[in-house]
Amino acid sequence: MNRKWVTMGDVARAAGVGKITVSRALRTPSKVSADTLEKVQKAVMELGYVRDETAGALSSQRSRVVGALVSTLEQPVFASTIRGLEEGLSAGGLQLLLGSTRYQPEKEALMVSTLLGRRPDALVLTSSDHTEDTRRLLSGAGLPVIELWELPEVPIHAAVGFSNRQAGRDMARHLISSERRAPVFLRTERASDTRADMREKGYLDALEGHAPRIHSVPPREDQGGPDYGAEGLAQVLQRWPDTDAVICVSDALAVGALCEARRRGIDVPGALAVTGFGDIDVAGAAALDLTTVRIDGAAIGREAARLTLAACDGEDIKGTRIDLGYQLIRRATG
Amino acid sequence: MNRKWVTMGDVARAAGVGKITVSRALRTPSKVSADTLEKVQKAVMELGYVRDETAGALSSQRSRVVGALVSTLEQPVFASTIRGLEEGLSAGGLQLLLGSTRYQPEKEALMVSTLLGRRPDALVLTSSDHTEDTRRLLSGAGLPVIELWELPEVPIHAAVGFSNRQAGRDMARHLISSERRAPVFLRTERASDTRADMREKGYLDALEGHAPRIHSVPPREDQGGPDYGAEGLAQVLQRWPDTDAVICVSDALAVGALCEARRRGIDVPGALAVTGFGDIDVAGAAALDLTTVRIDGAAIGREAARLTLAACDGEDIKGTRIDLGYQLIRRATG
DNA sequence: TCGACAGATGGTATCGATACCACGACTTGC
DNA sequence: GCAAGTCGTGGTATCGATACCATCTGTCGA
Repeated sequence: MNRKWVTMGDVARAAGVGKITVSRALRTPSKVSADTLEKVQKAVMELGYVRDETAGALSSQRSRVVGALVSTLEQPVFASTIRGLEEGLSAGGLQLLLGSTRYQPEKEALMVSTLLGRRPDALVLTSSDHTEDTRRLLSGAGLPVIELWELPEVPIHAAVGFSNRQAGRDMARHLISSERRAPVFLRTERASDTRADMREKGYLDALEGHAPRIHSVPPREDQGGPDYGAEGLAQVLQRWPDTDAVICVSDALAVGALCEARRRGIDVPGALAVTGFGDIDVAGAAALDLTTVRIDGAAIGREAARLTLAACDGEDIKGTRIDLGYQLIRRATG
Repeated sequence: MNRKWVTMGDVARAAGVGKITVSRALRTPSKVSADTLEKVQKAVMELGYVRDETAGALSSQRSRVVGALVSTLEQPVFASTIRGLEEGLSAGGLQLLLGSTRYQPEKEALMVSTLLGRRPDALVLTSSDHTEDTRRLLSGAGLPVIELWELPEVPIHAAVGFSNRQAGRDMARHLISSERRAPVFLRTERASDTRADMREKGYLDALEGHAPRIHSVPPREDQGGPDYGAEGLAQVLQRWPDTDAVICVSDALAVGALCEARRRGIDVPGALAVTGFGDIDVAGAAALDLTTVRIDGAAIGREAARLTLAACDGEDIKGTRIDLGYQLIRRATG
């Protein structure tokens, strides 16, 4: 196996110029005469040369890489955010280094340190419950950190998201104002899902005299798929048989709960309302037609990319908090 | 903003040893005395040092990075594959650099070249319709390339997957043998989705006298979500009103088609069978209960990781083809 | 005619880690 | 008591690109 890479020196020799000229021809073509540019491009094509970005990163002290950590890649919640982010970054010449923390703070700490090893120009996180280690690493590294999908009071650096608490409150209020008397908040049990915590708080805010009913499904592996929703609904109905509304912390859970309700022949929304969170693509599908909170994930990603590029251009983004809001989508299930 | 990274030299000074000793302490602790090791670890902790992997990659000519390109991150098809891959690789000390090609060969060519710029130790691809440029780049780079989710006759290097054609044939046969007389193959129209092409071929193989009915939904952006399934079913029923089975090329499509069928009050599976492909998590949910082909994505990812690690250890994996099979899951929709 | 200046190009040091070789302090065996 | 070997450690060159400064050519105005 040919494990030798073509280097810039090889290209320079083939084109009959100095390597620095090759570097310029590739990175800032305007600073090179049309004649040389052509020679270099020809040599690059012939040799199949691909610039070694790691070497470039070392000497320029700019890696042109942005590290991104999402809480989950299994569930499609963040799919559109990643897409928006990736599009925005690559338009600005930055590359995305993606990782998943699976809602585990220890895994986050590990991944942050792994990412920092690649000396990224910035970091984007959708996980916000950081361990002490993580915080120390992040502040020590002194690079822009952008938190997504929430708006902490005091972001590490900058944040792009919306108020999970308000969204949770709005959803609960909506159900209560449509005469639901015993709404339950259904979530998976995760120590460090701060978004779920905030939505739960919002639910509590809205209760006004109704009894708080919160049920957590213990996750088996660390997923959060529809299976848990089905299981969760079963447990909820056993615990509180008079439940007439289930506010699920995510669409995935809601899909599962909805399916389970139908399987049991429960009239949705007549006897039971089911709502989700996120508006993932299956949520709107006709057989489900789920009432949910829509989050414009792609917009969050795009905004994050914009901020990142600004920060890489030297702009100070410390303290920026961008609220992109949410939208309650009322469909057939409540 | 503090943009200065702590270097190995700083750690060495703090610990009162040479930098090379620090390098050894971190990478091969067994070659360092317990005493020095402790001093180094203390210094590392105090300074919050994170080794610069890019510099290490440059000097050791091994980046410990594996590039992975999947056809889509929007749809959860490859979610479990990525998880399996990531787990296997990180256990072996390798890091995953992830990208999405969105089923576009030109985008693949671009991403391959971007990835190669990071000098990965290997490449993993779920996209198999490569442009001439891509092939040249790949063979020129001379690194292990592993193709997933299919088994080309002649893989570039190695492949881990199953026979899409056989799976398509099995599904069509299953429907035909349960008295379906007019099965339609429903897919999205993409120039370069070779897996869909193979499943379609399998469908054709199975027909035996039945008229071939293949319908492609033109994608609007480049997604492949349930919306297309709903739209597709509507088009199919208009084109061939006597359709009694729809074999969808993916679960996402099938979910959409199924929902649309129910919305129209069509009896599933009585009047119309609907089947999917992949067995994503929502497929099994009770309200859907989709008949589909189960692919063990996580196993594919794990196998790929194993092969990658072997290749990085110098083993020759050229020509390896690992068939992990599939499983027809008969549920309520056909 | 000459100096000033802009544009194009090259030389050399440098980024941070590792490979390779060399060295000193021990232990071991005869 | 000494040669041979092992262990831990450090010095120096190196990986491939870029930053910085120097150089060289040619044009223009005085």
